[in-house]
Amino acid sequence: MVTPVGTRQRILDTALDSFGTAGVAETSLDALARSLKIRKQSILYHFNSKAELVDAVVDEAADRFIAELDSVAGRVDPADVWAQLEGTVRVVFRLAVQQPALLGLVREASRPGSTVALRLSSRLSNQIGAAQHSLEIALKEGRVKGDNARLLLFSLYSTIMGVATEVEVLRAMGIEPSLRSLAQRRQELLRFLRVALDPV
Amino acid sequence: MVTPVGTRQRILDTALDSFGTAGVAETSLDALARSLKIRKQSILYHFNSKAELVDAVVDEAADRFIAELDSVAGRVDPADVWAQLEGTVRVVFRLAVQQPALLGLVREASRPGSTVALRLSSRLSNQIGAAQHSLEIALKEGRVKGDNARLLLFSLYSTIMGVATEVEVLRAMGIEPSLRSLAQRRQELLRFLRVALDPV
DNA sequence: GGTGTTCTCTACCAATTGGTAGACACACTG
DNA sequence: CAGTGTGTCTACCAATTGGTAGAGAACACC
Repeated sequence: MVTPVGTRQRILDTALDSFGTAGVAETSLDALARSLKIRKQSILYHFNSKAELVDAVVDEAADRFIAELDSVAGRVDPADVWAQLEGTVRVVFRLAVQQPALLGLVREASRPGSTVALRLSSRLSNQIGAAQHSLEIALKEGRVKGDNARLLLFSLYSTIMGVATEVEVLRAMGIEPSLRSLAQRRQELLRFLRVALDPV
Repeated sequence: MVTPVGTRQRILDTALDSFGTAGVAETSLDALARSLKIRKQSILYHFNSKAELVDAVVDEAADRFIAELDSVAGRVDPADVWAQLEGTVRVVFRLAVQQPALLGLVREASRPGSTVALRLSSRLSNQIGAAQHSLEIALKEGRVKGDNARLLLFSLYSTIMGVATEVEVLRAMGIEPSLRSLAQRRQELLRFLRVALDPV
């Protein structure tokens, strides 16, 4: 029983791919339609405008991302910050391999004033809040080194996201991205974070 | 004695601003000319094509960035990795305030397959090499914690660059970017990095 | 068989894109 | 003064952009 993938979903998938790798501005509806082997007008039937398509793509990407993050939160003891962090790193790196466009879209959002940014951040506010909260408690109980939970979380985010997605910088440093190097990167990242947080 | 700024330089400056904040694809020659109060054809007189303009802008940005980095390297004991790192962080954060577009362009480069990326990285290869080298020595002598100098440098880059430039993420976390919050961010970043590196 | 809904298509459209050709103004130099 | 670059302009251009209007196919339901 093969489930036929509807046109709408195919558009969303291909658009996420293109938006996340090439960029939103660099992706024209014509080019998108071409790679889907349909007409542009069919895209505009399902999504009234490009802006609407972008919103839909971002929403879906956010949903997937949230689901991944929540699956970590569900599996691991909420009080165990280190386990949370390790699980999150694992998820992010898996996404970097399996769905790089998803992380690419998150990066696209970081451009100042981007519409993507607002939409993504409002969707992720719960996850951000939860992470911040458990980090605060861990700080208070001395299970983690640091002063400011928010800023610490921000540093952690920057480090993880950067190491997982800054492929071009890596290349500039003479490391050709590959599965093996990615695993190694993750390992070194986890070591780095452990040292930075562990109060022992 | 006022040095009159030539049209060519004015174009470069304005283009860097726009490329670094809005993005290259989002910046049309017409819009650029409009904000310079000249005609697009004058831009195309000084730079034969948009691609050529982009290259020139990237080259100049790289020059400035390199000059800043080198000024740190010149002031500080090359063997003192921590002083090097602190100086670099200081420079990056100053640039984040004074010339955000410059860092924005560096971020623009990180998009996979970007032409900006190749051009920037080849310009910065000396600085990368030097940083990697002194990190290797520090690792060997046990003055810094870690296994792999390259990957450690990559983690450091991701953290610093992210904390300095990911303004939208910061906003998503409920921190309105301001001069004061930037200084605080830098302080927390330096603490974070110190703990992550210091073998004591 | 008729009728409405859902979907994809062809045929356009105005605006914007990067880019060309050439006229005109200006300064400097013989 | 003639002539020669240098720089900015007006006037176009073909291609591409996001988007509209409406025809027609496919399908369900009655």
